[in-house]
Amino acid sequence: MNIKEVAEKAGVSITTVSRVLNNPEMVSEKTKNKVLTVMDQLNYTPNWFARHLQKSRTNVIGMLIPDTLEQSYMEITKGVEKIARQKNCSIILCSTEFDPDMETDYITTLTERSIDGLILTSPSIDRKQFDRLKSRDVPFVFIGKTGFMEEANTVCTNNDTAAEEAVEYLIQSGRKNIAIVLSNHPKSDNHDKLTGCKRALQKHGLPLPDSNILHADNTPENGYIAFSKLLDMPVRPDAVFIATDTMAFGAIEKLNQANLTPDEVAVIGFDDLKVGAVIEPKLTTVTKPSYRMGMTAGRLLFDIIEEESADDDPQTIVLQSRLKIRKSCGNKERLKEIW
Amino acid sequence: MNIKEVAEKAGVSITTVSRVLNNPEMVSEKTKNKVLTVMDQLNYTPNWFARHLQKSRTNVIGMLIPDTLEQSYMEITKGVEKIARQKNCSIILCSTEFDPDMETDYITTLTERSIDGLILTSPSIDRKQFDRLKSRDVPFVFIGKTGFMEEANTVCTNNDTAAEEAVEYLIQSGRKNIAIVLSNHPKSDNHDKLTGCKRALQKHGLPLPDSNILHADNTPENGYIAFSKLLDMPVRPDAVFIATDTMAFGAIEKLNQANLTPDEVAVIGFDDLKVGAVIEPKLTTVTKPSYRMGMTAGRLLFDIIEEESADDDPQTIVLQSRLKIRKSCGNKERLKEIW
DNA sequence: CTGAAAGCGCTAACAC
DNA sequence: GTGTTAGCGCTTTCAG
Repeated sequence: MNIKEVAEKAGVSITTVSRVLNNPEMVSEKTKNKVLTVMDQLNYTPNWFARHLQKSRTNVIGMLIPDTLEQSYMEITKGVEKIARQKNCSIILCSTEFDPDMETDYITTLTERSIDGLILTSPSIDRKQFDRLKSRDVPFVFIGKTGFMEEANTVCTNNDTAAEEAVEYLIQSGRKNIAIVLSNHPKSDNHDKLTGCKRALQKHGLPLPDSNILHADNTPENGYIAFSKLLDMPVRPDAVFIATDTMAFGAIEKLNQANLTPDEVAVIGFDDLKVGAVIEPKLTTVTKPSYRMGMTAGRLLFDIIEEESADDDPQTIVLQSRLKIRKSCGNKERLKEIW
Repeated sequence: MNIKEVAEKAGVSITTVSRVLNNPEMVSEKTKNKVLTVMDQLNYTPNWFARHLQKSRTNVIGMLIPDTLEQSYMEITKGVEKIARQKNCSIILCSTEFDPDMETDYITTLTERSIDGLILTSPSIDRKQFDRLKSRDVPFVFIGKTGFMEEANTVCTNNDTAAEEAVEYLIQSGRKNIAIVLSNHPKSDNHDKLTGCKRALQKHGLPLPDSNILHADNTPENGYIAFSKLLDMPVRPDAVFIATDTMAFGAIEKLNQANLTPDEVAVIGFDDLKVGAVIEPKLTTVTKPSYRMGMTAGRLLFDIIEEESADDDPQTIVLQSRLKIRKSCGNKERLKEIW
C-alpha cells in the first residue's frame, strides 16, 4: 500500500496526498477529509524510507552505554529520552559491555543507519576511532571525560572534587588511615576519583601507600572480597572510599559479618543507588546528577542537530556531584535518619 | 557523497559499485579492489534510506518496556539485544513508564518507522490497540501475560505457581498468618501472584482476610510503609509475601528497625535483584528467567520475521521462575550462607 | 564480468 | 488549490 493507491481511491493526485501529510494547510478542507478518510480505510502509513530519502532528518538518535544493568547509565538514558521525546525522536540503545570493539562496531552500524545524532557514554574511544567518528559527519556528544574534550562536546561531572570532598569528610571526622577501592571501569571516572582522593589526603599530609589502593570489578561480590583484603591488612584502615555503591554493598556485608561498626571502619560509596538508603548501616555516598546529565547531553545534541549551536566550537559542561552523608561513616548524631 | 561519485572516481558504473557492496562475488578481484579503495578514500557509506527503499528489511526492531530503571526489564532487554546482535539488528528502546497512552504513542511511532518487528513487555494494551497493532503488519511478540494469549506470540513466566511455591514454603515452615503486598504494576503479574498465593493458602485451609492484602507502588519507601502497616495490625502476620524485591528491601529495613527477626516475621520478595543477597537478613525471593525470556522472545520474533514460523499460529512459551531460599524466612540451618 | 535503465515511494519545484 | 514531473540514492532486471 502506497501513496499512489491512496491517491487513486481518493481520486486525487499523489501530490495532494503528500500535502495532506506534510502541508495540510495547502489543501482544502474537503479534499483533505476525503484523503484522510481513504488513508484511514486503507490503514495507510507513509513509507519511512521513501520519506527520508529526500528529507535529511531521520528522527532517530543513537545512544551508546557500557551496561544496561547499571542504574546510573539508565538514568542518563532516561534523561536523553525525555529530550528525545520532546523532539519526536526515538533512541537506538546499544550496550557495549565496556568492550572497545563492540563500541567501534556500534559506532559503525549506527552512523551507517543515518541517525541524526549520537550520544556516547563513558566511551573508551581512541584517536583513530575518534577521527573516524568525526569524519562520519554525525553530530555527537560525549558523556563522561575522554581524551578529546577540546574537540568534542562533552557533558561530565566532577568526579575528582566529589571524591575529594568525600575523603575530606572522612579526614574531618578523624580518619587517618584511608584505603581506596577503585572499579576497573570506566577508566577515566576512576582515574579522576583517585586524583580527588589523593588531593584530599595530600592536603592533610596523610599517606596513601600503594597497598591501600585496590582495583575490582564492579559487583558486590568483588567489593566484598576487596574489603575483606583490607580488613586483613597488618594495619587495618579506619575508612574506605569505594568507587561504586555496588561494590560498597559487598563491603557493608563484610563489615557486618566481621562485627565491625562504621566507627571502626567507615565506608563511603559512589553513585547513590537507591538501595544504599535501605541497607544497614545506610551508605554514605556521592550523588551524581545522572538524569540531568542525560537531559543536558540531549539538549546539546539537538542544539547541534538543529544548528543552533556550531559543531566546531565544542563545549564542556560539568554538572556537580555531591556528598550524601549517612550512617556508614559512623556519625552518631545521624542515627535517627530513616532514608 | 553517493554511489555516483564513487563510481566516477573509480571509473566504473554505479551498478558495479552497488555489486561490490551487495554481491562482491559477481565482481572481479581487480575492479573490486579499485572500488573498495575509492570507497575508503571518500569515506563512503551507502545511504541507508535509499538502500531500504527497495529492500524490505530494515534491521531495526522496536522494544517497549515499562521502565528502564527496573533490573528485570533491562535483563530482558539484554536478552533481546543478544539475539538482535546475532541478527545484525539494532533495537529502538522505548520506556512507557507504565502509561498506556505512551505505549500507544510508541507503538504508532515505531510501526511507522518500518521496523522489522516489535517486542512489547508487560503491555497494558486493550482490544482496540491490539487490533490496530495487528493491522500494522509488523511482527510482534509479547513478554508477559495479556488478554490476547490466543492471538499473539507470548513469552511469560509462571508467576502464579512461583508465588504458590513461595507461600507453600512459608506454610511448610509453620507460618499461619500470611500477608501479601502487591505492586500496582504490572497488573497481570500481580494478579497471577495473588492467585498463586491464594491457591497455596486455600490448599492448607488458611484464611486470607482482605486486610492482609496491601497494594503499593514499587519502591522501597512504599514497601517500608506497607510493611509498617502490617506490623501495626491487631494480629501481626508471621510472614509477608511481597510482590517485588524493591518493596521487600523497604520491608527488611522496617523489620530491622522494629528489632524483629525473620523467625518472628518472615519476608519473601520476588525478582531476585542482586542486592537481595547483600542486605541483612538476606532476602528469600523468586528468581525470574528474565534474560532467557528476552532471548526467547527475540528468537520467536526473528523466526516470524524470517518466516520460519507462521504468524497466524501464535505460541505461548512459559519459562519457569523458582524460589531462592535465604535467611529472611528464618531458616536457622541456612545462617551460614554468604550469598 | 559489466553497464544502461527502470523503478522503490515519496517530496518539492514548477506549472496551471 | 491542485496536478505534472523530476529527482532523492540505491538495487535489480536485462542486455551485452
